[in-house]
This record gives sequence, structure tokens and C-alpha cells, in this order.
Amino acid sequence: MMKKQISIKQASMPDEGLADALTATSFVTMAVINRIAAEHGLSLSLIRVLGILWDRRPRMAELADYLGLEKQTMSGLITRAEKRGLVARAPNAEDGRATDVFLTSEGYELMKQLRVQGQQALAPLIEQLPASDQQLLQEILQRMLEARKG
Amino acid sequence: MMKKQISIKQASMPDEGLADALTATSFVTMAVINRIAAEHGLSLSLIRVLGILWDRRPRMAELADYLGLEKQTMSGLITRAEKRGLVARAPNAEDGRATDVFLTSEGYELMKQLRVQGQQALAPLIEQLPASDQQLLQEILQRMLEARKG
DNA sequence: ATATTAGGTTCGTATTGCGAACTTAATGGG
DNA sequence: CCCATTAAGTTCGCAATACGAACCTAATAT
Repeated sequence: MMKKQISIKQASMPDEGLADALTATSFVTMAVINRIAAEHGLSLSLIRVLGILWDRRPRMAELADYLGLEKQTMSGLITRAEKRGLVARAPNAEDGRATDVFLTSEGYELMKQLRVQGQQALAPLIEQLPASDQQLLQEILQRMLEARKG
Repeated sequence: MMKKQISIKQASMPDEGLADALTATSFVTMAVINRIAAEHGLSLSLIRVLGILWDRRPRMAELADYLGLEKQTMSGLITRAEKRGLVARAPNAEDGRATDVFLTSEGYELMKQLRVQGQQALAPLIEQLPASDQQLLQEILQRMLEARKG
């Protein structure tokens, strides 16, 4: 009950509200992505996997780590995605134990399509903002994501 | 192949890059949330449900719609969460068919705890940005989320 | 009064997710 | 070099998640 976040927000740590805002934004974005994924018979997890693979060729363990999942879970996801022709496995060149995962051309085509649908579906949300804010938001998010890697 | 997004970004629609940035940010945020949820034996879906219930008292169908899930799926999620004492159902006052869902006090306590953990886990990401950008990012996201309701 | 629609649940089945146990390859002493 | 340990993946068994289909009840329309 009571006034919830507002009273808290103004008081203490400066990034409290930002963490909340990021989480809330992610929930909204997830709902949009989930709906689009469902139209193609894909789960949110599988979408996340394919999203990672868009510009990377990780090994199984890295992939699991990116998603915060266990490696057995990844085995299952990749096995099913492989059966559907969306991804493929290949032995890693340096480590005989490791397995690399990557998108097939079919997987790429699907992702291109999903990306377009995602942009259309997110447009209403984005267009709530004036163009200058859109620009600014994009720059800040990209900066944040880029800095994370280092 | 090729240069991917960069060449595309400068050319066509202005919100293309922003939709990508929002999606990428959500993926990162989801991985963080997922890890914290897993520590408490909660799925990402259930976390999303509880997150919605933090400041709302929706009926089943609304809840399903917020998450982009089917209503049967919501029945299962809520039934299990109810058994764990995190949420409760109550008949809707206006519509005899509808069922309202809300957090129990135990559910509230859990969410408070998760919120703190979420802030800590997201801090490294957030602190990549200078304080001025943090402030700006928070304002823009809040504006975007707020405008969405209208 | 009856037909239709809307809100939820139940059932069956496929997917997702994890702990436990296993196989194979890399690594580290001795 | 040999053996122990660790690391990468897989398989198995089980619980949770997700959805289509079918159902029940309450609201709405005709």
C-alpha cells in the first residue's frame, strides 16, 4: 500500500530509479518480442539464442552464460533449433571439447524477418518520444552496451 | 556478413537503431533478472508476473495480455504461485466471470528483496555511464513508459 | 427466451529448465 | 610420461512452462 516507489525514489541511491526503469522497459519490450516470436512458433528463449547468434559464433558454454541458463538447457535448445534448420553446430578449432554454434542461412532469413517485425511492433512505443529524445536514447543505450564489453 | 547495422543505420528509418538498442538492452537486462530469479527458484515468466502485480491488481486476462501469453498459461502460473503463497485470487466486483490477482504480503516481501538484488546486479551496467547520462536515460525511459499508458 | 460472446479452467502434449551422472578432451603435478 | 583433476557437452529423469482444444459459467445481444 502507501505511495510505493515515488517516495523512495527521491530519497536514496541515484541509480535506483534507473534500474527500475530499465527493468520496466525490458518487461514491455519482452512482451512485444514474445508476441512476435509466438507467431513464428518460437519461444522467448529461442529468440534470445538466435539474437545472440546474429553477430557471434559462440561455443555452447558462452551461449548459456549470455542467457543466464545452464549448459544442459542450452543443449536441448540447440538440438531442437538444429532439427528445425535454424542453427548448426561445428567443432571448435582450438579446443577439441568445445562446440561452436552459428545461424544457418535459413536462421538468418528468419531473423531478418523478425527484426523488421520487431521494429514495427516497437515503433508505437518509440514514437511516444520526440525525435531528439529518440536520438539521445539510442546513443546512450549503445554507449552503455558498448562499454559493457570492455 | 558485411558491416551489418552501421551501414544500414545511417540510411533509412530513424528508429531502426533504437529498436535494436532497446532489444539488445532488454536481452542483457533479462539475463541479469533471470539469474537472480533462478537463485530464488523463480522463472523469468513468474518474475514478470510478480513485477506487474507490484503496483496493479489486474484480472487474469489483463495479466496474460501484459505478458503476451495465453490465458491458460496464466492459469497455470497463478495456480502454482498461489500454492507457493506469493499471490492470491479474488472474484472481481463488477464482473462475475472475472478473477482479480494480487500479491500476498509474502509476495511483496519477496519482490522487495528481488528489487534490491536487481539494483545491485544492474549497477555495473548502469555505472558504465557518466552520472549525467544516467539521469537523462532514466528520464527518457520513464517518459516513454508513462506516455505508453495514455 | 435464446444465441452469442467473454473470462477462466481443465486436459493433453510439446517445450523449457535444471540436478545428477556420464563421456571425452585439456591441464597439472609428480 | 602417467594419473588425477578440471572443463565442455551430452543424456536422463523430473518439474515448470506454454499452447490448442474443449468445456463451464456469467454477461450481452437479439
